[in-house]
Amino acid sequence: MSNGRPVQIGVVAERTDISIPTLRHYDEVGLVTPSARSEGGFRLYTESDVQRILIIRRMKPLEFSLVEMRELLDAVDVLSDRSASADAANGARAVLVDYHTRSLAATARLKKRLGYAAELTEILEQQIGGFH
Amino acid sequence: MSNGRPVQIGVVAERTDISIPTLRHYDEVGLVTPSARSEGGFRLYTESDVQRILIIRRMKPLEFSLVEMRELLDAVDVLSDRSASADAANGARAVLVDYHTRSLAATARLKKRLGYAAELTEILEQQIGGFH
DNA sequence: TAGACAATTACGTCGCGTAACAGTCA
DNA sequence: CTGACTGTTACGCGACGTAATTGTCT
Repeated sequence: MSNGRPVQIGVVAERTDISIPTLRHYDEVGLVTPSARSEGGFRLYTESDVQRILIIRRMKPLEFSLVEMRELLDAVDVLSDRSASADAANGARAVLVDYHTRSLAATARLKKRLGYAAELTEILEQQIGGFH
Repeated sequence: MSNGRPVQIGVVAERTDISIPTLRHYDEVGLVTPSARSEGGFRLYTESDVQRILIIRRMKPLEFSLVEMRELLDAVDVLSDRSASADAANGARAVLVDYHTRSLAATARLKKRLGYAAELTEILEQQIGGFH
């Protein structure tokens, strides 16, 4: 399908809203390794590299660690790999089920915090308007 | 009004859902200094100390730094201090107006992230159910 | 007195941000 | 040859968590 040429880190940063230092960090720790490098050493990200990054962006709000993100991404990779063994696929699915549960929990926490945030906003409004 | 005796750090941690190391850290950096200490040096938090901590808990989700939290708390203190000068009160109100604006922005970011989180959950459901 | 709780000091962690300097080139 | 972009290395930081040890006491 849509398969543009690999892009440099700056383009990725803009498209994913993730900073360049962060992308380099992800490469360092092996979370997202760009599929290629230019002759001179520039990181070149393919479309599927970018997809990985977008999954990360979705995980970030739920406060998974980079290690956890890697685990989830690896499981996704296994599932989309037709040449994987049935055992591997089952293991991967179990991992994803686990992460799904944890995602729900994390989402609940997020909503709770959103509630706290709303309280703060309200308190500030009272304080501001309180002494006109 | 309700004015229980000062409580130790463990009680505060339980009531505010903020860890003991974190509370000690807040003391260290001068964000929440318990109003008293026991003879032997135990931190003793009054009700108003706890109220300060609860405001912090509301700010945390919005990702304000500890320095920013202190600035906001100081402004709140000025406003609730009847002996403050009119100038001081106006300055404090300006600060709070600023934080109110920033709270709205931060809340918007939070909601955006909640959206990302929902996307992740959905993706996981697809992956899990995709190969039954 | 024992046990639960707390204090301090010091060091570690995680996830980047920030120079500083050199090399690349869509 | 310039300028925009990127690379690496190294250090720093915020906000705690985690021992280890000692002291306190609702």
